[in-house]
Amino acid sequence: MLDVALNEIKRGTAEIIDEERIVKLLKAYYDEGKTYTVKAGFDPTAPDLHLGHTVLLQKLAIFQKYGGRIQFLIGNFTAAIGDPTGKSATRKVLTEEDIAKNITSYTTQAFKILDESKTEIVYNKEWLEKLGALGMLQLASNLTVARMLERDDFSKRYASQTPIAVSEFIYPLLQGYDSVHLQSDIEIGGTDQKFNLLMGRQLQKVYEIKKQQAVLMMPILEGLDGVQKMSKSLGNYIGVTDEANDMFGKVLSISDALMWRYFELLSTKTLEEIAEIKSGVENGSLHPKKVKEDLALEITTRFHTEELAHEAKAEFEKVHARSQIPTDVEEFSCEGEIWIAKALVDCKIESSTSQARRDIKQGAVRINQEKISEIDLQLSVGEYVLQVGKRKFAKLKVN
RNA sequence: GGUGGGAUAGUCAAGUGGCCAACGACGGCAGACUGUAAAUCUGCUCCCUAUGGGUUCAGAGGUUCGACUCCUCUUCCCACCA
Repeated sequence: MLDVALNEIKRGTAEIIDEERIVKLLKAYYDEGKTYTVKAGFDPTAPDLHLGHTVLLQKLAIFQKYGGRIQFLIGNFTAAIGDPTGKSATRKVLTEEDIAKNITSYTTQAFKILDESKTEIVYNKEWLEKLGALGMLQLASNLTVARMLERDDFSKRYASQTPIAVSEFIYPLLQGYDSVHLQSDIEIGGTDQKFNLLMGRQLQKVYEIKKQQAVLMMPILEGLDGVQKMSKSLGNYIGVTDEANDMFGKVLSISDALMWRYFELLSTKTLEEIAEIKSGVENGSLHPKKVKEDLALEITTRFHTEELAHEAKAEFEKVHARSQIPTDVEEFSCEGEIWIAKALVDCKIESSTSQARRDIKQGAVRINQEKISEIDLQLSVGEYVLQVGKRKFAKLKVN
């Protein structure tokens, strides 16, 4: 029983520090029914969760199955500083209002995956604000600048002459202090958080709370491009709140290599099942596209319904395999004859008339499925389906 | 506080008086090929009903027929010294 739990917990992890501690905690749970706390921090800087976040959330959900109580930490204090992780520039500071709004949408999305009854939402502002200047200084004395600069992103930025704000140095300390205050047993985060996660361990020792958190790191999920990490600002993400059609389409657009990553980190299939599928693809008995469709179905179903997922699949085939016009196309209307380039901009499928001209020249623009090449074309009264490239559609009614 | 270096399109990065809407790379978009995969090849990549016009090279002034390029001030960054 314990092995099953441990295996499930370890699945897909990048690194675990102090695995023994996790084993002990699990044992205490099975033998004495004792629960333990698992901390995970979330920055309320982006209001929408994407699949990258759900990698962590899914792992937390697994802990909930095996006696873990989740400390869902909202970094509403630290958001005012901005975590330097993975950023090449100092982050913008958010207003109170933004943060409050983000938190609400954040948690409702998170509870699509987490068991609310086993989750405690905590805000680090509560205790960090009370820390005071003295407390802050004491905290800061635990760390040397040299040690700080060991951090990969700091040293990179330093080397490339990118500014580093002193406040950014404080960030890992505060995150570590959160673990002291919460007396967390385990903290989980992405591999890019390693420094901060370890800081929690170190500070727990310094502040003598008689335990040091185990650390479990999940790999960073790559975005749709397969190279950079999934993030909203890079625009390579699949959002939890994406429409079923979009979600399905986005999953299907990832590369084959990336698909296996997604299987490992996002699918609920067992590793054995995945290995089987993989060898099936390798020996040619399974078509990779079919496999990817199944993955897309699974993921879409998780955030919508099975029915919607299948509809998305049908829609996808309709549009792409048979190049028909999608069912739901945004509709626009205008008064009087209109120039095609202007029409495309008005329908929001082109960013400027210059861009529209270029695309027309390149044969990327279609009207009612017919490719057009005439830049000066005027649309007279009637209804048209405008299309740019393979995926941008709009209906226009000229009155 | 002192000295020196720097700021160029989404990013990196050329350009040091006219040939600059600005080389190149990456990214992005589109076309061909496909499985809306990858790889590859090709074109495009500031705006404007356009063989032309407009606005750009941190910001504000100035020199000049002409400035991204020279001068002055301002803002921000970096390095060294204190």
